[in-house]
Amino acid sequence: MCSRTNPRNSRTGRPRSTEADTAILEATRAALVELGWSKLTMGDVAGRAGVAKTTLYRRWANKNELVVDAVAVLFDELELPDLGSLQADIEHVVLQFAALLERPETKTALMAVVAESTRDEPLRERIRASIVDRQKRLVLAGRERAQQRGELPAHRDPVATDATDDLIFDVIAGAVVHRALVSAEPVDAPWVARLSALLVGGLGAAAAVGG
Amino acid sequence: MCSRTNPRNSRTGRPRSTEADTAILEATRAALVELGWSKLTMGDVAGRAGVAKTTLYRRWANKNELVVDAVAVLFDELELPDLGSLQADIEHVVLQFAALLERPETKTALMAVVAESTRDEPLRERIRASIVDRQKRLVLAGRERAQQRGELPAHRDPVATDATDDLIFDVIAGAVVHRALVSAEPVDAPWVARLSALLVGGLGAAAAVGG
DNA sequence: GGAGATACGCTACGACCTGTAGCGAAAGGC
DNA sequence: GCCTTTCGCTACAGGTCGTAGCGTATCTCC
Repeated sequence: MCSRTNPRNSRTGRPRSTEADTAILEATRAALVELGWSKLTMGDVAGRAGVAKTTLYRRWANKNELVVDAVAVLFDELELPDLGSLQADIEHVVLQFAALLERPETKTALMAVVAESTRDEPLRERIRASIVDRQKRLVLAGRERAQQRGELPAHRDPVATDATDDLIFDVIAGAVVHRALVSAEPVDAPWVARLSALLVGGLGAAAAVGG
Repeated sequence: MCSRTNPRNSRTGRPRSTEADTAILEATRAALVELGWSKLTMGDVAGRAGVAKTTLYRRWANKNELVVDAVAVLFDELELPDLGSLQADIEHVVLQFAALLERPETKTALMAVVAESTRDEPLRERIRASIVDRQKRLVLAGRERAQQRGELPAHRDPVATDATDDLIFDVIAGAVVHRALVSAEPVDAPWVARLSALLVGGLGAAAAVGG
């Protein structure tokens, strides 16, 4: 796994305790809920997990990487059921994402680790691999499904298709995060309906002129 | 100003040094560029500014509020010149915003203070007043200008108009931030053209069906 | 020109967090 | 059983936070 500092794949010696792994990640989420990002300390997490502080440092180099791993699993919940139309699919996944951002552990941690990643390339890569890519797959799946339904034209230029996928991803994820954390307003059904209508309309207009 | 802890509006006693104010804010930006958010310390800033550490604490309660004030002035640069069309206006302001986010001091600080604000209501209010509202005005101005040109229908329902303004703001600001800081890809002219085309198309489609 | 009030620089301090080192004991593979 | 690695524990140096206390400087009001 990418979650832990590589123990050299050694087949010899005492193996790492998986109970400790899960206890630490669980304790990290609990500490995030209770203390928030800035007041969370490694010593506190160790205490909650019933583990020595040195055990944490054997697995994660610092607080940033620990928190990324602790939060990443929550993004496994995101799914994209087929609801029959592009707009319905978008609304559903946005509401899911919003519910995730409402949780105090993600709310306080997500922006913080992204902020740290602006000066920490390995951390950025870790975030991309364990969180961002997991979301991006939903955009790809939604677009392909819409094409199969005929809601969007079949792609001709794969480069343009990739660019549009990237754009839609940044727009959706960015808008939801900004609404929830910066504007601090609810990501509720009416707002989501407006957002998805804007996107579907914009994509339709672009397709009409041959984008 | 909202930038400093209120000295009780006292007309008596030695007044606070405005040179110290500007020196501190300037030192804070320099420290952000050089050290980034997480390694920036109050003592370091004080040293750079040629000021005692206690002088910082007389003005700002903590690092968060100091950094917000230090970065806020950069957002004064944002302007909305009339370029003749809604799409051109959007593209111009987005590129301005992107250039601001490219600066290392905003890049490292903006997400960090927003993350802190999820657990600090006064800080959120400070961010809203000194940064967010300053950006939001541009959306209002751009929408009104587009209505005067006839690119968008004159508003009938003011509630719906406000909701659309909020939506567009979160979409634009969120998408740019997400592209720049999470996806870590360049906010360049081609991308901005795609974004603004999506928005203009979406707004047009919404207007066509009577939103 | 005092008197009062406030800001300033400086030093010192306790409390806390970080990340590492060293120890003996535990738990696996060969 | 031997080797290797992890475990919990303790201790530690280094750094930061935020405050207190001091004497000095600067401004307003009388």
